[in-house]
Amino acid sequence: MSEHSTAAEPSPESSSASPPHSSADRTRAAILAAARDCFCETGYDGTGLRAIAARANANVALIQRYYGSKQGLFLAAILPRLDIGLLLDGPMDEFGFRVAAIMRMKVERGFDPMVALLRALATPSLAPSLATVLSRQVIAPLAARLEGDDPDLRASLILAQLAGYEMLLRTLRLSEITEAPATAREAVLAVTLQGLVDGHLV
Amino acid sequence: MSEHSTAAEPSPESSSASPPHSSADRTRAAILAAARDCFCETGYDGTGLRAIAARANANVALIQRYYGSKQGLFLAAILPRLDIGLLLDGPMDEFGFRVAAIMRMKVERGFDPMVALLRALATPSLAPSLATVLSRQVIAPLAARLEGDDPDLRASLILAQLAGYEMLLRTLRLSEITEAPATAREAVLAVTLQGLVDGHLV
DNA sequence: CCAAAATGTAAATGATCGATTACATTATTG
DNA sequence: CAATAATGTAATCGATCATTTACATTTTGG
Repeated sequence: MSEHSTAAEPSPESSSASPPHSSADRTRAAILAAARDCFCETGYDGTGLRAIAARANANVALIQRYYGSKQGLFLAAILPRLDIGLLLDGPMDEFGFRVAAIMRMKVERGFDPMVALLRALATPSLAPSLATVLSRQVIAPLAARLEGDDPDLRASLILAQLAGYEMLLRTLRLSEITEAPATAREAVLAVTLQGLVDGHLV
Repeated sequence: MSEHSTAAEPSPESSSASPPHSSADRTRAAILAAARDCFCETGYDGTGLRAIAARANANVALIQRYYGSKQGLFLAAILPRLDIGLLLDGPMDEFGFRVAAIMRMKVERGFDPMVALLRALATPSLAPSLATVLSRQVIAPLAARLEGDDPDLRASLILAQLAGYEMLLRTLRLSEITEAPATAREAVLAVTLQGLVDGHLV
């Protein structure tokens, strides 16, 4: 088992489908899963390494050893599982409804890396790393599918709408959103996003 | 000077136009102004009472005495100066452009309570108080000006768009937004907001 | 089987934060 | 001018946090 030297290493992260073998791989996976859930539920600043370690039945020092820092853990837990393709897979004139439906499923089926990422956008200490990641992994591929003027700008505002929506829905729990019928909620969100996709400016 | 007893009191907050008289009134105003600026620049969690006290040339204990707690200071610094009327003053078919223009002016002329509020939406500990305030002071009056279905929902999404926009612009400093020409930035934002105002659903 | 590496654990470190306490200074007033 | 309240200051408390250190346990390989 010469997977890594004495110091922490990025590690090949045993390829997707194979179950974790060594004990270390198992705790690494447990930490990663616990981190994803915690960051989703309580945000980046609101989540302590102790809480993650407790949920993963691991020790705080192991997190440091395996992922170097809290920020390293966040990036490792979120980035590789960001599936932007799910949003773009299909005709773009149905983008709004597709995304609104996906957001609903995320809520029903437990938390998701995308939700964790949207919540983390408000954390200044993560801003530098998140900005480049968002540009490359979210905004660029989305903008590439947009026709018309200012595709980058419109893609950014789509992200802004989703981030603000998550914030008001999950952090603030604004009654005007939480108590609205799910169909209306999805419809309004879908139409707004679709407007940015279609981009009928001026 | 029997304005307040030994304990902290809400205090009549010397009516709007009159300059502060006593030394206490002056430091109270300095603390309030420093708090508003700090909360705008670094958000609620990112701002320490020590930083506010330093900018106001005051002492940390005075903040506690005058405003009871950090949360009390935030609410006292932001809520009384929230001027939602500025957004609603005028025909609603120009709402989008009006708000986009206002957001630009806020940036040019220094920070504003509305910006501080939008940034604070991401802070869980403030959620309960902010949710009721937003419902009553922002969403309700805005929804009252909206015709068509689901006015509360559409007003909430307008707020979500603004909050996400501020987050991506100021916290994340997303290059796709910061480096876009101001005219394009305002146009896209304005059209999106206007779409929610007009509410051409389905 | 036994050294040596890998993995896991507990405790402490240093920093920051909101809040409090005890005390000093200034202003007010009888 | 005292006496008293209002205002300001410094030091501290208690809690939390990420991170590190030193040590114990388990697993691996020769």
